[in-house]
Amino acid sequence: MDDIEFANFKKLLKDNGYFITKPRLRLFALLHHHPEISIKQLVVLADKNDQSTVYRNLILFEKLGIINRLRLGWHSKVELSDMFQHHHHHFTCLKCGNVTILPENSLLEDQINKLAASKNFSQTDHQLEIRGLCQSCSDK
Amino acid sequence: MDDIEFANFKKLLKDNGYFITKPRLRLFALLHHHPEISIKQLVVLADKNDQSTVYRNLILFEKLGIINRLRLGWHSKVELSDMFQHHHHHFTCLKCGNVTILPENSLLEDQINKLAASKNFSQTDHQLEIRGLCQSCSDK
DNA sequence: GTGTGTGCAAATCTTTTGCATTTTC
DNA sequence: GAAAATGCAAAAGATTTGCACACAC
Repeated sequence: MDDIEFANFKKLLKDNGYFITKPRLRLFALLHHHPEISIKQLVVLADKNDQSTVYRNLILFEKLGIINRLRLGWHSKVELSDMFQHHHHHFTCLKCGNVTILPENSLLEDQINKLAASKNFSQTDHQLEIRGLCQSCSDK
Repeated sequence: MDDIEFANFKKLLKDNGYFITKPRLRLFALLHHHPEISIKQLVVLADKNDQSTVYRNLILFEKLGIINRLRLGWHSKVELSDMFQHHHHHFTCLKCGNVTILPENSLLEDQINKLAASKNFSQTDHQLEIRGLCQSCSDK
């Protein structure tokens, strides 16, 4: 486990006046181990956490900018935000359901920024999902 | 109401062996009138349609490529697909909650296509949501 | 010690399913 | 007339809430 990120996480809670608790640490650890994960899976895996605690802390984490909620394929998922991992986008294969993290592309980011700026929107974040068939599924 | 689109819609159902029914026409009309709409709202507005009929037809419409499911802000929504409106992306204001349709940007589309191609993915569609503050909310 | 956070149980909200009846072709 | 679609009611799943107790500060 990455100690620096853990320290950042704890600091973030503390600085905002929230307690550092076991359920919060467990939840963060799960998010850290899974590039993207459904809430259901989080509830199952965090079986020492009550489900309402999971939900309440996901709301808190989102408010603090620790996580993003995503809609990938059919279901919604969560992942750690850019604060804790490199900014990236996702590709979802409609056949096998696998989610792939796409390489960074600064030209793409530039265009997204321009698009927001052209309407005088101040952007806080964005999400892109590309869907289709992955190479091995389209070969079949 | 746009008769050509209605005709296309009917043809699509017919060509795929599905019946043209009142609930399906009502649902399509609602989608046509609302640029993006939540399922809950669809259920409320289509009050002559049973909710299970709404859900079943949304599944069908998605299968036929008539609609896309989106995640905008907090809740998931649906909108007519590119088959029935210009391809576009969305901006969600985190303060007032308004969703704005962004102008088309071919350089952006090019980069998205390149990104998918670079991993040998065959793309069927993509969704981009930019979030932040709209002009009037950030002026306050 | 104080106030926040958790766990539990129950309530609520959303989505899905089974089946008899109606509608479309 | 046959097959598909609908409406209803009930089931299943997901999320939220209230409250007493436990834990972090």
